[in-house]
Amino acid sequence: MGVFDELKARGLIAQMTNEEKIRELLNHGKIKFYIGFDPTADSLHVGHFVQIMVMTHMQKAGHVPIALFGGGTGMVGDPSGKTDMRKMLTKETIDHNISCFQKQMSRLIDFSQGKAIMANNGDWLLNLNYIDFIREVGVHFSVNRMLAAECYKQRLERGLSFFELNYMLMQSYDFLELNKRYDCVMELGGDDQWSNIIGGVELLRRKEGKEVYGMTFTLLTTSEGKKMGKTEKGAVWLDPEKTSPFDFYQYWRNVDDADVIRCMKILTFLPLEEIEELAKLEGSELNRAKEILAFEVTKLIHGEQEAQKAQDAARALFSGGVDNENMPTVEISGALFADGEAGVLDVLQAAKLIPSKREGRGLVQQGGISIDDRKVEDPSERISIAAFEKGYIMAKKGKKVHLKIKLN
RNA sequence: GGAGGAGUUCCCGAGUGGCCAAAGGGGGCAGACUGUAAAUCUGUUGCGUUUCGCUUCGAUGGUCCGAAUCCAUCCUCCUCCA
Repeated sequence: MGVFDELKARGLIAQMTNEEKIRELLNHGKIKFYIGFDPTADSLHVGHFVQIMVMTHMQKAGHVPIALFGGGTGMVGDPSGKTDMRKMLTKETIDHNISCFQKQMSRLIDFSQGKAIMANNGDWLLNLNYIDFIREVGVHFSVNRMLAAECYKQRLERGLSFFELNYMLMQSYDFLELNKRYDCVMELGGDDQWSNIIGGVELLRRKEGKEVYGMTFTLLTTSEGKKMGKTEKGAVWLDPEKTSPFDFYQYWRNVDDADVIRCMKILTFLPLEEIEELAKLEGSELNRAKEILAFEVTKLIHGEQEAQKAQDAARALFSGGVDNENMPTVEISGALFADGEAGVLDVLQAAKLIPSKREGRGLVQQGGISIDDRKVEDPSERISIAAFEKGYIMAKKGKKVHLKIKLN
C-alpha cells in the first residue's frame, strides 16, 4: 500500500489541493515536504504528535520531511481559528521553546544523513525589509478573500489586528523560501492550517508559476468534536517532566469507547488489519483495545521500558496486583511528623494530592480519600509516622488518582 | 479625535447599598451505577484553626455604620461617527 493510501486509510487526510497528483507523488515519487511548528510552549504536545506521525509515515516511504520551526512566525502568532490574540512571546522564550522542540523531535524522527531537515523561519523572516516584502509578497494577497476565510470568522466578530493578519503572508512566504532552498513541493498541516497552506500554494503559483501542493490532516478530536489532548490541567505534553509517562499512559487508557479505534489508526503504527480486528471488540472488551492503544502510544513517545512500567503500575493499581514499584511517587518532608504524627490533610496537601485543605475536607466527607486501602472518614484524622514503616503510604483520591507518598 | 457601552469567582453570565463568598449554566472534582468507558442521578467547586474568621467582583483612592453595587481618577475592551 502506498503511503498516500495508508494515510487515507488511517483517516488522517482532511483536505488537499489536487488529489490525483498528490496520490501519484506520494505513492511513487520522492519529495520534500514541510510542516510548521510554532514555538508556543516549551514542549510539544499531543496535537503535534499527529503531525509527527505523518512525518514518520512519509519518511518511511522515502520522502524527506522538513520540520520548520517558527522563530519568525512565533513572533506574531497564528490567528486561525483562535478567539483571542495570543500572548506575545519574547525572542528569548521563542528561542528556548524551539530548542526544546528540536530536542524532542530529534528523538521521534530520524534526522541522520539528510533523511529529514530542520529549518527555522526566523532565518529569513526576521530580517525582511518591509517595503520589499509587501511589494513582492503582499501584492499577491487579496484582503477581501482573506477576510472571507472561515478561520478568521470568530476574529472578525471580536477583533483582528493588522499585526495578526500578516501571519498568513509570513507562512506563505515560508513555503516560497523552502521551495527555493530545498525544492520543497508540499506543505502539510492540521486542518486549521488549510487557509494558510492555500496561501502558500497560490503564492508560488502566482509569483513563480510553480505548481506545489498542500494537504491537511484531521485534527485529533473526540467523537463529540472536542479537541483531544487537553485536560483540565492543560495539554497532554510529550515532555515526561510535564506529563509523566504514567499520566500519559492513563490519558489514552481512559479515552472514550467511541474514540479508541480512530486514535489507534492515527497515533500508532499498528497494521490496519490488526486494528480492524480490535475494532470488532464490544463493550468491556474494548478495554483490551484501550490498553494496547495506551501502551503503543506511550512506547512511541517514552520508549518501551517506560511504557511497560506505566502499564504494570496501572494494572497493579486497578486490578489489585501487588507490584507498586512503578507507581507515581512523591516525597514529602518528614518535618511534618515532628510530633510523631500529622493531620491527613496536611500530608495530602504536602503531596499535592489536594490543592487546599478546604477541598480535601470536602473529598473526605464524600468518601473520596483512602490511605493504604482504608477510607478516611474524618478530616481531622491524624497519621502516625508508624504508618510509614514499610517506607511509604499509598494515598488514593477517587478511583483513578493513586499516589505513593514517601518521607525524606 | 467625538459619542456611547462594558470589565464579576476556571469560562459564560445574573447581581445596581446590607438577606452576596456572590443566582443560573458550562467545565472540573467526588459519590452511586459501571468496564479505569459513555450516559444518567447526587454532592461539591475562594482560603482557613469552619455554627466563625479572612481575602475576592479591572486598578487606585474616596463617601457611608456598611460597597461588586455610589463618587473620582486611571487602565483595558467593544460599538457608532470621523
